[in-house]
Amino acid sequence: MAAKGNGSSSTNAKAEGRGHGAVRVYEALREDILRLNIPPGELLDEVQIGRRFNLSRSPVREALIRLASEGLVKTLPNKSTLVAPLNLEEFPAYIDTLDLIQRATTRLAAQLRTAGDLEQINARQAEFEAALAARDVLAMIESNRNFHLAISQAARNHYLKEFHARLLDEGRRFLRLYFRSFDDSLPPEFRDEHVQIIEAIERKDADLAERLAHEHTLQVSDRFLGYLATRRTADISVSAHAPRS
Amino acid sequence: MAAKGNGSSSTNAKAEGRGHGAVRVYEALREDILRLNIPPGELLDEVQIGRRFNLSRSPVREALIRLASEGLVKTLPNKSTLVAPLNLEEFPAYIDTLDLIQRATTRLAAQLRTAGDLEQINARQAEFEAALAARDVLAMIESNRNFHLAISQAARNHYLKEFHARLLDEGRRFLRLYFRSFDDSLPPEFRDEHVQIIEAIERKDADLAERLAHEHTLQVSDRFLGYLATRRTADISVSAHAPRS
DNA sequence: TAGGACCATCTTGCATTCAAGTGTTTGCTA
DNA sequence: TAGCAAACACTTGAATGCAAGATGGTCCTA
Repeated sequence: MAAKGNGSSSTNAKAEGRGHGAVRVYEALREDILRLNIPPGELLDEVQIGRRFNLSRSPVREALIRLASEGLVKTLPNKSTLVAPLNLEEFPAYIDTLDLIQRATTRLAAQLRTAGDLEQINARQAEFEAALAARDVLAMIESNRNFHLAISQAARNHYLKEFHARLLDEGRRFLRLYFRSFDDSLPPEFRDEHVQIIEAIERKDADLAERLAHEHTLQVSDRFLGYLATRRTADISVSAHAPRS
Repeated sequence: MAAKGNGSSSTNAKAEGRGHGAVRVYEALREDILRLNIPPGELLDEVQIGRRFNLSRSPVREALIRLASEGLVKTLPNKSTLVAPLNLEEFPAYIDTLDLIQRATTRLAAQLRTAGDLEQINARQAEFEAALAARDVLAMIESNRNFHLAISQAARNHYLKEFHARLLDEGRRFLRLYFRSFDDSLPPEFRDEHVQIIEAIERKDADLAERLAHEHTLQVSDRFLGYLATRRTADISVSAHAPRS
């Protein structure tokens, strides 16, 4: 789950034998896309990617097909394939869905969690807080995802967990966009909300856990929508050419 | 959406030019898997499939990768790839999830449906009833899926709809298994439940629509679980070799 | 006869080659 | 010079070639 080393360097080729080529490309491209290292809309050339990984087009194609099937890239027939744009106009639908799923998984987790689940959840939260302390935005975003996914794991529902993972990954791009706009300075009170959720799950208080998850999701949503709503040119006069004092 | 002709014949080759090879294989295999024409666990050989479609391994590989990414086939590294087994032990989790999603989409549909949506939903229901009348189990299963997906369309949430489609398709295999066990004889009272849901959506009664969707899902689940619970050897005596009168 | 090592074969993973669209550029014409 | 068309370059879709890992069988040995 961690940063897997260099992130987007050219990888010193044929480590790990046969069968791992396509996986390597897939995982590297996936991370690059979700971290916005490759911007949405960017064209992806098969041979160019192949050169980057010292591979032929075949494994690159396999990786792109898998990414396309996940919706992370769009492929234009007989033309190029490009990184899927992140649709801000679909953000409300996204949050609606994430809220629904997260309420469900958090509630189920409160009902079904084992001691081992709690251990995992706390471990992910520790990583999250470490990332916060280190002011490492990328690590924070990833450990936030892993925290909620650990809760999903405790919910003991394969289908929900898989869908939840999809949504959380999609959310990584939104979060990255959000924090990048603030020059990667870090947020205020993320930590406490997580801690409260953990306590509710630990006490097996399903109603409370669901409510906290709901409020947490809305908090994140509100911050992001607030960011989208900031009008940065509002104090610039367009009639006078000299800036307002 | 409809049966697209032959379904699983060898397809008279190079109709439709470049770019459609992989799609053809993908769609054909997908239908064959969801209709249980290819049983779960079956090994899929790339060259063999290639022969069936008059194609080389490349497009076949692409189709298999996409199917694997959807979870319809599992690929064993350096070995073969096989049709994903349908996990009956995960059926409760499946129904839990389907119920949640279907309650959400049906409620949203009741709130947001347009006249056009209603038209679509009614059209799908008409196809469903036609399949019932024709005693065509396969068509019934598919139009049932399309009926619920039309409701999902009216819910105006891309994420929910996509996930809903995934779940409904997975359900096709369960339903096929169910009806096949009864030699494709057809069910009793499917029709009325659909009609009631449509009425609730038409009247924009969100609470009622959600409740009906919930009950409908539970009905289907109960029937399937009842089928799984039937013990067909219970009346066979194992101590006496002659059958009980 | 049981067990294991070696060998043949098969299937996949990747590389390479060929062919078919797409977009661009250049040159010709009005 | 504007407009159109033909040729070219480029990228993808598909076919083929090649090597590595896996499976199954056979033969040898204890």
